[in-house]
Amino acid sequence: MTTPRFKCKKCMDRLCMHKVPILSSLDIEDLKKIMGLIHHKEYNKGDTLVFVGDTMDSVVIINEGSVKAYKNTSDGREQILYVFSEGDFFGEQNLFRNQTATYTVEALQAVKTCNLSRKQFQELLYSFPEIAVKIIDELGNRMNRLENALQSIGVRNVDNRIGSILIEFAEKYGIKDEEGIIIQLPLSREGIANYLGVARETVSRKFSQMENDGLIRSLSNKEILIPDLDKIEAIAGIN
Amino acid sequence: MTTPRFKCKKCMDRLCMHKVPILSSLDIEDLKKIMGLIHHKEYNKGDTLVFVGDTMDSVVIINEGSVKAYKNTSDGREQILYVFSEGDFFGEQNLFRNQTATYTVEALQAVKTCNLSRKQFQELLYSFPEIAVKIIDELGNRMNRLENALQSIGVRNVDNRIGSILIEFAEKYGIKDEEGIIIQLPLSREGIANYLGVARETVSRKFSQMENDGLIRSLSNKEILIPDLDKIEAIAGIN
DNA sequence: CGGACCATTGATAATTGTCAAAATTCGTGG
DNA sequence: CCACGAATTTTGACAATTATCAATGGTCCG
Repeated sequence: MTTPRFKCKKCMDRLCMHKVPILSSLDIEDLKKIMGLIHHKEYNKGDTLVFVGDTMDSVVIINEGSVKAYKNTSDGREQILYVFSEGDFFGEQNLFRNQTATYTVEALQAVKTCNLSRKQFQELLYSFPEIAVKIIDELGNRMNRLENALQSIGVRNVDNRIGSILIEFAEKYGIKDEEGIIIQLPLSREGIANYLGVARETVSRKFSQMENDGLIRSLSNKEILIPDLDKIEAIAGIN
Repeated sequence: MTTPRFKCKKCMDRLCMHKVPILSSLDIEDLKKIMGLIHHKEYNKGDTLVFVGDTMDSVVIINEGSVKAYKNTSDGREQILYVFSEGDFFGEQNLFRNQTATYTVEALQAVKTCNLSRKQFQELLYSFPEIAVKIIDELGNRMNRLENALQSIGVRNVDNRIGSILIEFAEKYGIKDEEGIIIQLPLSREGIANYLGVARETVSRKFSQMENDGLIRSLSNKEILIPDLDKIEAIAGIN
């Protein structure tokens, strides 16, 4: 709960909304109207935002931090389906359709969210139809990613998959540097393993091997440097 | 090309539309209006309806037969993403969003389709907003299935997955019989393998083993009998 | 600095993939 | 309706990859 006291409530709201792609088509006036509707929440690393089976009555937009959305098997194995970060949203399925949460959502870091209740969300869609278009587009992206992930886990070898996840993270979290691209990994080794459908130790081994080959450089547990993304793309397989 | 000559064109259209869940909320009068818009096509087993990367300008609804939607890796491995059959549709992504086909679609049997052009589809959505709701619902189902499939391939063992696909097919294609449930498999062994992300031979071995254990009975290559679905569910894992 | 947590490495086992051959099934045409 | 050839499936033997178990090493944070 480290709310930065020096930021006024209004600034936070503005900030929040500007980060959200689905609201990005609206102008300042429209944003002001929505401002009041948004309800903020904060979570600590490890907190669970939503449990599988929960009845959800709001759409959650990530304002700060990132979360993992996953399913567990009865014997405790975890499959991560999505990593949501700033600007991403979830819970819309439970408003459009009459179903409870199909995955658990857990904070990977300190997280701040913007929440819109079912009613508010519906009013928003009604007032600003262009938002619906953005949502459909984002759901399409998500479906494409799931389809690619399914192919990845289904028929591609572990090296391919590791390469793919590095590219995915480089695009989403990478910062260009004179030495290459620095990635702040949102997931631990175990998290990466659970995202790729392999064992923790396998990820360690592959990373070690890639470091030996000069493909990556481990700066810390949660930070790696990619000197040459082309080489990673070669490993991922053009597809 | 075995069009049943004894059925008039009108009957075929009616038949088509009645099979399509997304149109099922419309009454006869409304259906009649749509009738004229639909364009029919026929394909033989093995024909490709859509290639990855194709520009699609219509939504395709399966009227008869079934198809597989899949992605290929550069080394020729195939991952089946969906099996679409009577009443299912595809291609909507390419109308809602500006993208080309993300998967190849191939006929598993003789197939008849009902096609709606982009413009016709948009008019339909405009005239009958309840169709949009059905589509959103179906896309939600599809997303749920993809999420489950990802979990399946990611963390569940092959026996679990075989069990799951048998249940899936039993629900979709199963016919109750005094001896149990008879399933007309839409996919060959190789198809099942490419759906589950395992090798052809592995599917054969697991089926043989299950037959030895009395869990299934192979009636022919494309037809199996499940005497007791509960036992299959036990293998699939309750989840 | 200490302790908890996370990551790495090694040794081994288990599962599944691969290759090859045999058996079965299917569809076609006689 | 049967027979033939093609296609598919099954089975076996073996190899490869990855999971598992166990121990060590490293990192982060109060």
